[in-house]
Amino acid sequence: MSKEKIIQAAIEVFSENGYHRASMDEIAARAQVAKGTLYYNFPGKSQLFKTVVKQGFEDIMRRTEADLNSPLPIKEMIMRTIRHHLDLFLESRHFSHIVFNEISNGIEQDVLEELKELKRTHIGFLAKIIEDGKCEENLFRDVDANLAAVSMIGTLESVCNYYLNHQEAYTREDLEQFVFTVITQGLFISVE
Amino acid sequence: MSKEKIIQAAIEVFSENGYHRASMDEIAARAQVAKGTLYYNFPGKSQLFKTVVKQGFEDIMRRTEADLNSPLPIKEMIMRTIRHHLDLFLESRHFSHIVFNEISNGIEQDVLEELKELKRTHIGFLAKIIEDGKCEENLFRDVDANLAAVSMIGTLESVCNYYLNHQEAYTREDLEQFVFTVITQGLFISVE
DNA sequence: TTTCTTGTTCTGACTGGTCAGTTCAAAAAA
DNA sequence: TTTTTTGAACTGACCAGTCAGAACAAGAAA
Repeated sequence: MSKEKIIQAAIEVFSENGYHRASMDEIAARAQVAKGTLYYNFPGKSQLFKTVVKQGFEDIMRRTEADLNSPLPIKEMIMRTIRHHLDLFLESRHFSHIVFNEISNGIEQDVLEELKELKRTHIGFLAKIIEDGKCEENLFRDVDANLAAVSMIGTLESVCNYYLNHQEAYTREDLEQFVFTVITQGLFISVE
Repeated sequence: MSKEKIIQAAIEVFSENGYHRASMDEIAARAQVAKGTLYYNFPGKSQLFKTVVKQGFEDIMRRTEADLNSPLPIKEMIMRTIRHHLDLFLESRHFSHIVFNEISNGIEQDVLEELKELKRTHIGFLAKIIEDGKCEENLFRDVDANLAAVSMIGTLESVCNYYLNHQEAYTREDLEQFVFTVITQGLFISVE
């Protein structure tokens, strides 16, 4: 079966080029498969893209969830969530950029809708972690959990991207610590 | 002179389609100008794109700077900076997405380098505001100012994007307040 | 065993279309 | 006169998607 080979190649090619610049010819070549096989296995480019993005979201959620099973203090849960997302972002910067940001333009309307749904699911996944923290330990500020989740993703994405262009200036541990601090405590030492 | 008309049209078309899907024919049509005129005024697509992005960065920095001239408490400076960036992001979501995110793939190497330089300048601009706050009022946590600037941009971008898909759920004031809180104080009420 | 049949998977040349960039003669400012 | 603009035609590259048929495995028939 070539399906798996195609998906792996598609991950590579979409990651390197983004959706529009990725060509089906290149994906076929990379998968060592004829172009027709792509269309035998997937209805078209946008469907293939959807499959790839879906796997990305599922992967990050599965990884994170597996590590939060046992009951943990909320601080530790947040730290682990950050760590898993950093892993994904640093492992495959381009891929995660695709997964988290290229869900916008020029993709068929129906596939676009499914992609947005996947994104909402992931935001909900993070929001739930935050929400649980709020209830169980009363440690969190009473902010909107969805917005909090979204700002967390934004921070992670943005900081990782910067880090990958300035690796000489920081260590991975610096990064982890910074993100944790800025997400949980913010910039100010005190505000009153 | 058609240059200004072309740039305005290019902003529109790039914003609506992203770099790759934007066509020079469409930009010419939108600017009510012959295609030849595009190539008379700009060497090519990527140079035109660079001009557009450059204006975007300059615009947001000029606007923000103009409003921070008088000496202000750092809280107020941060709030105003957030407000100006929200303005830009909400006014023209797609344009700012282009400016802040589409600086990655498939653009000629030399132009890409200039674009990255513009991005660094903008990060430096924000980092300086944060750095000043740290020195003058000793109110800020001692985090890396560049990373802090980057995480601020990430949060803003990500939150704005979410807001634009869920406008019914929040007001503009909610948003402003949320971003300010999460950037300055983080999620936790206390961490010791 | 050997030959025929069937369904699945795969192939790659081909089609129709898009687009950046070029060219140029002629017209319109300046 | 010089500079700028026009507009249309053209080139060459690229690309999504198609399709007639190849390849092959496995079962049925001879």
